[in-house]
Amino acid sequence: MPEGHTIHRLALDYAHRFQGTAPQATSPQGKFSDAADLLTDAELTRTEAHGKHLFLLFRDTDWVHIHLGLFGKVALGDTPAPPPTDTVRLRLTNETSYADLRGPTTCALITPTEKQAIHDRLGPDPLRTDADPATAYARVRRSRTTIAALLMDQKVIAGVGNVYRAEVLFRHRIDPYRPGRDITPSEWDAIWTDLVELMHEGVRDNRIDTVRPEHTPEAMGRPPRVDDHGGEVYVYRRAAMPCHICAGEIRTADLAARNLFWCPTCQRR
DNA sequence: TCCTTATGTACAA
DNA sequence: TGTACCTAAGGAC
Repeated sequence: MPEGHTIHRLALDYAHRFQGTAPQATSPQGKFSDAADLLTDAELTRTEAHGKHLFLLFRDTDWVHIHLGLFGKVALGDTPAPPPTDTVRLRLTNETSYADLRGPTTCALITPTEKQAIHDRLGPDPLRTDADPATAYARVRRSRTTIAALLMDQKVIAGVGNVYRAEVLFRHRIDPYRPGRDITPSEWDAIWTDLVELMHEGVRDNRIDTVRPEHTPEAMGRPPRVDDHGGEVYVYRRAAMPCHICAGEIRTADLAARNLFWCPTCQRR
């Protein structure tokens, strides 16, 4: 589930299991073999996340930049590690833990300069303490692009993906097609504050839950839900299903090559 | 066993 | 706007 909360959770998990140790690094799949040879037996000194980008620091000098993309996954666990399969791009193992990285868009050794360039092209991340929501709003308020597209633009705000995008707009009853310039300061404030809270919960629980207690099926006197992606949500992947609040049909449409979900009744212009 | 789909991004035209 | 890339799960046969 690679939205920002997943990456921040991974930064914590890698740190918890490997920081201060010198893991073995291997690349059974082969594409990271040279770098793995350089890193093996080097101390993992720090981890960091910005949006959907994960950074692992080895021997205080070598940064590994990981981006999971759409398919990437990390399997973490206690030793002994299972036999590595040939899709594992990077395996770390120490005395107690293993971490298998599969299917990332990016897994590369980078310089501090290259790392800084990545930070520079990312917008503020609701999960980072250094984030300034005003920077994001400055871009939103002067854009004719829809708020749905802006929330997915990592230059505007980092870490929000298709699920948080759909859910936060529903929670604030905002039509996804509204232009950014029509989002008021108080609306942006509410969106940002909500994302900070929702995404922190996402890190804690390692899943996305967005449904308020008063809107659960039990509270609404409706049959239990069938959401199949691990969390409780209002609209994401619920096309043609009844809205939890108004019981109207959730709609879906293509927006910038991604699936958008919203309730046309609850989310008015 | 094949086909579709997915919580993402970069690059070409 | 379209296409390529990385993987695995689920459903249709």
